[in-house]
Amino acid sequence: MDGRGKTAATVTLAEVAAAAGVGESTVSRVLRNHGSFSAKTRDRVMEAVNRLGYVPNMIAGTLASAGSRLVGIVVPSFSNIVFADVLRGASQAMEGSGHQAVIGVSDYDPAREEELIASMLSWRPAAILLAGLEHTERARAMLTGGGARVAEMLDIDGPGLDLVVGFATAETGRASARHLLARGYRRIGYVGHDLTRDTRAAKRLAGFEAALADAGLALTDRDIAPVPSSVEVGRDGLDRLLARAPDLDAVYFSNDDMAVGGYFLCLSRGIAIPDRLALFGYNGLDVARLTPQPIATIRTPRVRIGELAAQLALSGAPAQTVDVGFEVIEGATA
Amino acid sequence: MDGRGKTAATVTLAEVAAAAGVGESTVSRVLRNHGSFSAKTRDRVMEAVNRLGYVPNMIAGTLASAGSRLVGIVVPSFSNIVFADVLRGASQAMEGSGHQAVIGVSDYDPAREEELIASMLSWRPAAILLAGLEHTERARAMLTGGGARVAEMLDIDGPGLDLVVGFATAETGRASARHLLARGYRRIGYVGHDLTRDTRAAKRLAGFEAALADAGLALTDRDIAPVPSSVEVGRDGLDRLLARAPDLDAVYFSNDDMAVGGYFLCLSRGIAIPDRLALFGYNGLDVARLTPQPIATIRTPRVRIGELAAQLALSGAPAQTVDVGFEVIEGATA
DNA sequence: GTGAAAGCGCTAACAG
DNA sequence: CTGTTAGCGCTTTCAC
Repeated sequence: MDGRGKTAATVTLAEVAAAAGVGESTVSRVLRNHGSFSAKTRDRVMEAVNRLGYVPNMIAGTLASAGSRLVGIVVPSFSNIVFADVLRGASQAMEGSGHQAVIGVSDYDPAREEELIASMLSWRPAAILLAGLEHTERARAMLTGGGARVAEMLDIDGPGLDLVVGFATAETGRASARHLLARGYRRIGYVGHDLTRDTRAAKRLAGFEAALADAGLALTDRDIAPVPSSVEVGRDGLDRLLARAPDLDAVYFSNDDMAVGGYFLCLSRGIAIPDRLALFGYNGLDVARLTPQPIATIRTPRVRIGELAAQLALSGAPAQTVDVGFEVIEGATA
Repeated sequence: MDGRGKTAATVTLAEVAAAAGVGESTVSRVLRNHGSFSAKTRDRVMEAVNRLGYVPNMIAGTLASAGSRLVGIVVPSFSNIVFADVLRGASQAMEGSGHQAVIGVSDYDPAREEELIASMLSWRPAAILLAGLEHTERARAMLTGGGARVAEMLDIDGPGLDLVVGFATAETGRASARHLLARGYRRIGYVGHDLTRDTRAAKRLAGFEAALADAGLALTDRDIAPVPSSVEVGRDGLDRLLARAPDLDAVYFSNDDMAVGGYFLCLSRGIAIPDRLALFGYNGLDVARLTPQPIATIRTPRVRIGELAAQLALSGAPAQTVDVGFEVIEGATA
């Protein structure tokens, strides 16, 4: 009862075989419904299995068959809906195929990601799913060892290790800028969160600035808080930004959580949206779609990405990059 | 390279031993830093490990030592922040202790939960973490088999299987009702989501109604949508409820997502909060705290629950129920 | 301090 | 259709 060591209650396949009066391999065949056996034998075996309360030992099974049904997934965070959606998609795809997800949280730390990859690899998973394309040198080396399929998700702006499923991250930033530009906004600010850890947010901003530059413009001002994104950080960031640059006509936020914070600030302050100030987010969050004025943003098919990544990785698809695209949501705030 | 079957690149402990010119057991001791060996031997072994890029095989290790470092966790959903928080707490507690989380999503379906428990058990986990106290008969039976520690999280309103870490769910409903009653609200409505699946939401409502009954009152009206909770469902539910019972003075929502939806409806409609209508939620969500008027709600220590559950389960603590309590957040909407 | 040998519980040929 | 026999890669006594 102490969680380690075997408990008396552990029934083995050999005991089932003895109880059913058949050989071990027969029990194994019946249980996996693989190979042939008579209906009568099957009934005898199943009766013994149920009577004894036998629970197969996958550890032993995997060791013997040299192929695990575990899939390692490393996400930067649980709190961010983006990864929750990706995980949901991946779990969906793994259902039925009998795969189990071993999940680790890197907290946006490449070194921690490397550690997690190392320990997942020791479970000999069929596949490893990761967020983004940035990994430590040693992580890449372990991954290319060939033991498991690898799928890098969300971002396709760069070379991948094996499977890559996502969309053009920098391009989402460019599209956001073009949207604001097309609507006549010129004095544009940026409110963001810790970009050194969230490399995809950094890529979005780079794309955004590149598109502004193409139009001969630059960001009027920016406020970047060295902390994870949140509604509060977005609200406070916009507050600081407006204090410094009161004549902005539009603000690009690092994501929708941040934008919702900015939206709330405008509501409290009575700042007219979008006439006095336009807001643009990123993610296509539920809550941002349902504010009195839907927030202009970009929606990405996150669930689909997790699903597709798992599907491809587990079906033996050849190495490839899949662009699932993204969608600009007009909203009412820009 | 096909994800199953062994690849050429698989280095075994035996190969490391041969390369280092020592016995297998010596390599094993060095790697686990257990037992005794000379510094010189250790260096020889580590050199070989690094040169060969050896990755230990936990599958084999676990089988040999009959004690796995896997922890099975079954949550109803990834999308709900509640479970994301619990998972975060549990992962935190498992860090360092070298445990890995195997996670499954039951989608609020007891039968699916049972399936997941069965397949997790086949990995011989050190512990299994579950949400709530409601499980199928067969699930309870498998769990009491004794192979793994069990922790039921979030709800303590009932008998547990082993460890129970949470708070008095029905009492949160009572506290919400008392809060509204104390402020003079009498015509109270309820806006909820699928209660047959979300049994904890059902318990909250039962507690809420019980407290109203204690005051000689009853719910004036209710709107329950047979779907998962969301901002949109909350908004539409309140809309329907107000159409039927325009003279309500307060509304209790099944959770903060729903309440935020109701809040947005009031904003759009120009319904004065809390003078014309008071709102009360549940969860203590970030976004609900940052709306122009913070939403009155109940905050529960979710991260702490996940953390504590994992800690107790992995430290061999005796079976027990831990009440971590909850907190009424006054807000400005009630 | 170190190695040899015996399994852990199961699957995968291979005979029958 | 079914049983027997080797391992899978590692940990663990137990000698040395």
